[in-house]
Amino acid sequence: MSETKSGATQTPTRRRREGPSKGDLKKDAILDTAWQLLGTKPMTAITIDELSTGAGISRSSFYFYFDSRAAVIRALADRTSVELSQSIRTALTAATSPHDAITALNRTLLARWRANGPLMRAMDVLAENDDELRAFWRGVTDDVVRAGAQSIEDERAAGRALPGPPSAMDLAVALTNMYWRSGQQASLEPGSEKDDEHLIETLTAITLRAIYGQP
Amino acid sequence: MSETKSGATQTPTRRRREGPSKGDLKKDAILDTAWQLLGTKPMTAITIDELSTGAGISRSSFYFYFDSRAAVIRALADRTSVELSQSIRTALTAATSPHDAITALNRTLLARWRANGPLMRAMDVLAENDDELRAFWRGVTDDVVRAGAQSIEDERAAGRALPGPPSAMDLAVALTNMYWRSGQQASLEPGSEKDDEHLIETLTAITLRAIYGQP
DNA sequence: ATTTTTCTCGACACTATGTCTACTATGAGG
DNA sequence: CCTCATAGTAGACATAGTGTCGAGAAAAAT
Repeated sequence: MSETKSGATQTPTRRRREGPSKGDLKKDAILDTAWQLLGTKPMTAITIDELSTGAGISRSSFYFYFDSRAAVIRALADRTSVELSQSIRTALTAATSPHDAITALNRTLLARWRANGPLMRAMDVLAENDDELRAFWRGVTDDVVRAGAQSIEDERAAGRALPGPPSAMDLAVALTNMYWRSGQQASLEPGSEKDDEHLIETLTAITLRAIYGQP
Repeated sequence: MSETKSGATQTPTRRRREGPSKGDLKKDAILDTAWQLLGTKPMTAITIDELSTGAGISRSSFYFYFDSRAAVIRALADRTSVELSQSIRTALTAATSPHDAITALNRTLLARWRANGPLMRAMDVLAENDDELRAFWRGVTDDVVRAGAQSIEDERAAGRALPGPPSAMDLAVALTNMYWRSGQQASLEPGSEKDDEHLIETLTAITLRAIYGQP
């Protein structure tokens, strides 16, 4: 609660030129504080005051770094959306069968909800107001959807999946919505690892049936 | 914007005894104002001031009727959750085949999202903070889930549906999540009637495959 | 060493929430 | 018709948060 400054990214070599400026460190400190607070309370309950004192600066100095609280969330989201896309991509390429791929995808998504739940929920809420954030968020989910639709089309072309309608795209959108809400709900409660695996199995089973019919 | 008072529920016979008291009318006027404003802006952007002037009372008088803005939403939700349960029940009993039932359910849900989208989204956001609201909301969705799980179990008992796993309950929860998010997303954009029917068909197709395998 | 850019903070103006207190209608019982 | 309890009303106040401005300190570049 009182780890004032420099809880940010590390500077191993001591004050080299070209290293992150003092301001960059403060910016990171704000982000870290926000991240930490998001674990304890919902986004809307976090004040600029908490953010700034957490980062060891005055409230008005905060505005040197960010325009608003929403901007902080956006910056935080930038950080994690890359991780998300990345981990999905690797999960999918490692899989050998459709069943594996879908299980891996769901495991990854759920892990992301568990790790970043408060942030992702905050983004969803803010997106209703903030146009820029909505567009950004949209881009992230579209990636997932597009990848899914492509896989379904491949499977259909190979004659393994049931033909449409629904189109591969519609299927991918709806299933992603299912994953989304399921993950969001899961992130609101503690939930044991066993529960999570159970959920993953359920989502995978539904997905397989939706794409292939009964196994 | 300036229809000060008595935009509330009508009092056809003029000031009869046992009729709603003046205060009840004002309370309704607040609710109506809130409802109206929810159509134009997100819940969090509505101020007590707008609510009270919309109802033709002073800001401080507002607090005679409601404790907070969240209380207004809760009251509004009470109104509509009854409609929701009701319309789902009638939609399901009128159906003759599973396909009909699922289509009807989805049509009803989507219609509710279109009619009450801003309110339902507001509830979802507030539920993260407000315990009472969360419990209430939970109760509403549980109704839908339970009804769905029961239907699936009946179909399995009759040998028509694919057996589990996933259990009927798990299936119902996950599919409801899909409907939920799909409806929520739809309510954020205009969307033609044709788009809605298309979405309903997609959701129905997935549901049928998830329960029965291919048709 | 000085100039420029980065960073800092106190002071201010503004908006919103919620409480408290005293006042004014309203209407039921005498 | 009075009269008095209660429902309803609003102004003043206390509090909390947001965001802006301008004066200046600290750091970096020249």
